[in-house]
Amino acid sequence: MKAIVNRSSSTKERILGAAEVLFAQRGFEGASLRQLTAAAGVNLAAVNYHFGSKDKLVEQVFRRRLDTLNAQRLAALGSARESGNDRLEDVLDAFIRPALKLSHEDSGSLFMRVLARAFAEHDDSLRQFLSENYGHVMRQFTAEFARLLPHLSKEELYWRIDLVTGALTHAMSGFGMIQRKQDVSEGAHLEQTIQHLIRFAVAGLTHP
Amino acid sequence: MKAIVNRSSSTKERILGAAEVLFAQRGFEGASLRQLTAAAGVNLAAVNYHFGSKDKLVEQVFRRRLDTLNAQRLAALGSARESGNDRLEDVLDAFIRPALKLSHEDSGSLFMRVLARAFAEHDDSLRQFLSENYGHVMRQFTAEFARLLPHLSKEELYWRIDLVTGALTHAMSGFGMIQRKQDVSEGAHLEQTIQHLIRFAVAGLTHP
DNA sequence: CGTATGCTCAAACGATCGTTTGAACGCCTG
DNA sequence: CAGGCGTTCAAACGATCGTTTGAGCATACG
Repeated sequence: MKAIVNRSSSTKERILGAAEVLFAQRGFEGASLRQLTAAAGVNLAAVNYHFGSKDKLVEQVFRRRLDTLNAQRLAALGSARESGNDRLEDVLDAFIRPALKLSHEDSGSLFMRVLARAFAEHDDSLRQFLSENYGHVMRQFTAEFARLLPHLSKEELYWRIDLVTGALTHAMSGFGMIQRKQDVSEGAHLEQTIQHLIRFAVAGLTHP
Repeated sequence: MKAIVNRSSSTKERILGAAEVLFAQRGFEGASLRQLTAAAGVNLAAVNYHFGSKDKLVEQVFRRRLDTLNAQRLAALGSARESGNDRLEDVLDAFIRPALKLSHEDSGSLFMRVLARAFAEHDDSLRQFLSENYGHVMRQFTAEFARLLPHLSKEELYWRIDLVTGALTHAMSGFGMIQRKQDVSEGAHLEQTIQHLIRFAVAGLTHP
């Protein structure tokens, strides 16, 4: 039978947390399991025991954040359509707000850097994993953009979406611009940043 | 005395070429010197003989492309100002055109992927190298943008420039969108792409 | 109590990493 | 021809990599 109290959850979580930090700092290949387990305060063998391999650990680092992130995105998109608030700004809000909220959490900004790395790396297995598990989210948003921008050709639309996502990924990976200002509350700054990114994205998508 | 015919240039060039390919594919840490020298058809020790270390090789991979790229950018910016064509579109053209021309060369597109990797990696030594050697270029263009967009606050301007450069870097690193179409000539497609990126950047910089 | 079970641990595995070494080669110069 | 020089080469260096092993520990269950 299984143990009633699964003590391994603590170890697993500490590994995932340390992995997120080190992957953001040194990359997937640059961060070794010895650095990682030392930072997490666990034994070296714990990674292979709990995750099977380093590659599986990388997948879990993505899953832990992207499962909820993309679920929130789709939920926000759905409720926007349902309530009739489905202008371009609303669709972009549904896409941007969950990611920006995540990047303002405890170590969520580090994950955005990990995500930016994954975009830059043209590693096929990683891209395949992301496409298989989260491709439908991007597809749904793309369809929504196509509906709201019917005058754009398919090629034109894809290109603009590509440029906008590039800008957002770049910005949210924490290049210093999206930092809390001292004289405004965290909630107010988050709202300012969201409106900022939405206006930029709208301009990039709708320009003549 | 020195050898009249420097035969080592062939070896050095082959190493630099192979390094560009493998760094783009597997990253700086992921590409080993053994893979690299095997692909270049040279001996393993040749890298340390000609470049001193792997890190120095990485620097030279950047230097070989960025020296001419940024020189072209500054030259284009200078001649634009000189001839009076210094609207926002012209400044952006001076910034984008040399990079896009490079990305259409033999293996130039691979270098743009290497560059995108460098942006994603928050490695301090690499960022310091790029800032020390090519920071003045970005500073000069930023000053030009500030002159042409005087109604924007400093913070606002930096943010927009950050988003635009993120979009351009992302797009030019070859995510499939900027590919030659079959039914247009290379020169025409290059011109279309440039105008495309410029219009996007103008929209992102000037939106109200 | 005895014994599975889940987990942690130190130690070692073979492989591969960047780098160094010293001999050998080809070529120019005096 | 002799000697020096720039370059290439196979081989080895110590370090570090991801992974595996088997003993040890604690807890839950018959």
